[in-house]
Amino acid sequence: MQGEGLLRVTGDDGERTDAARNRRLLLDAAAEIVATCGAERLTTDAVARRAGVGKGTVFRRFGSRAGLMHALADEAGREFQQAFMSGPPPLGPGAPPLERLIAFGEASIARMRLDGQILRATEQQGGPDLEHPTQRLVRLHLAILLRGIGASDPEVGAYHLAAVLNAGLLLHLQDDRGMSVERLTASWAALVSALAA
Amino acid sequence: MQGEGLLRVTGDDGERTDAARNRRLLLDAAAEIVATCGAERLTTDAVARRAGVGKGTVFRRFGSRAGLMHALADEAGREFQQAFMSGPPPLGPGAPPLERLIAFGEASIARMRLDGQILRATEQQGGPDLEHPTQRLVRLHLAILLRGIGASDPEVGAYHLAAVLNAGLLLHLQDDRGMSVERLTASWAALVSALAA
DNA sequence: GAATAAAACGGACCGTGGTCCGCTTGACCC
DNA sequence: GGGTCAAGCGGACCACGGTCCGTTTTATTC
Repeated sequence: MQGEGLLRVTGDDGERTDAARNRRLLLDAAAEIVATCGAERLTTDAVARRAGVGKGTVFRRFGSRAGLMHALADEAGREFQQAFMSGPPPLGPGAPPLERLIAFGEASIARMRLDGQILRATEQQGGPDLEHPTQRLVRLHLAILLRGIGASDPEVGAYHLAAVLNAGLLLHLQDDRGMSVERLTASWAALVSALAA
Repeated sequence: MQGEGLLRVTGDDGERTDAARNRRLLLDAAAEIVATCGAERLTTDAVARRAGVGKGTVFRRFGSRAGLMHALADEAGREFQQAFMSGPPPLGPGAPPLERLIAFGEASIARMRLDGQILRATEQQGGPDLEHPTQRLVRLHLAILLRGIGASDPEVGAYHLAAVLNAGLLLHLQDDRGMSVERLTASWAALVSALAA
């Protein structure tokens, strides 16, 4: 078909076509199950069955249940990611760092209503994978903004802020403790404003 | 022995003597296994076997593996709890709130070397139980100190600070990212100092 | 098209957390 | 002591995440 010669690589990302097809199948199946039964009730067997593939394939593609959840979360969060990386201010570039920080927290909190369930599922079981590419990207972003407001040690500060915005906490405060979005965003704003010395 | 009459309660906490004995047996067995193989490798079967009781008893007493870990962590942390509740300043009462906050973070970070493993184990699997009595006590303490330094919304602030001090994060930063205790305590101090407007 | 080897597949299998239920034990009353 | 009954016990059992390995598919070369 395309004759490369040395590498046995073929798909777009070096993924065989059947592999790519199954990945989509699995992702779609997983999304449906989450939509139907909730992220908690998603089992790897069910995903495999629904996608019409073997269970081994789930783990070959995603490594673990958490990996599958991560992939799902990344798909859901791509829009958000683009918004804070290159969208319009104040979330995207153009606004002063403190405003962007505040907007980032607001957006994160607002996002929970939509895909908080999936996000929380990625955090559970073995603790959040703090070095997952998406997490790193978020922290890099936060670190840059922290540096922009003159915070000391932006790297550790980014870990702190990311911890404050984790889905498990945010959902708990909203759903179990009945705290309003306004209150949470206000607290976030107070926090980051204080950091801008 | 003591003839009560109506209630069938007997032990100190309304626990039958065999139940109390088995709880100790299980706690000791668990502590030994953690010391030997690490908290990650602790299985409920192994604890039951080592304690010489049935597996069902583990779950009757502690509800879940996480519950057992919590009980273990609470035993290990009793000293720390007394230290910040009624020990000498600056950790205990007597010092100004900001200093107590800083000391609390320092002590929490230092504590990781000793029982971080157990603490992390309590956080994993199903996410940390934010409403566990111990967690609530910590947050209550933090909230009081936050109020003392004039922070806005001490209640939410306490959740924030507790999230920053969670064992999974602290151990990750120290062990996987090679950050020094000094750096982490400095970041913590910077954070709470900023909050004291 | 035939040959080939790497990649992917699938589902039996395993370990572990958690449940269930018939049996035992301990506390209390007489 | 003997009777009672709730509390406790134990281990077979189940569900689910994750592994393993023999089989199938895919891409590529000739």
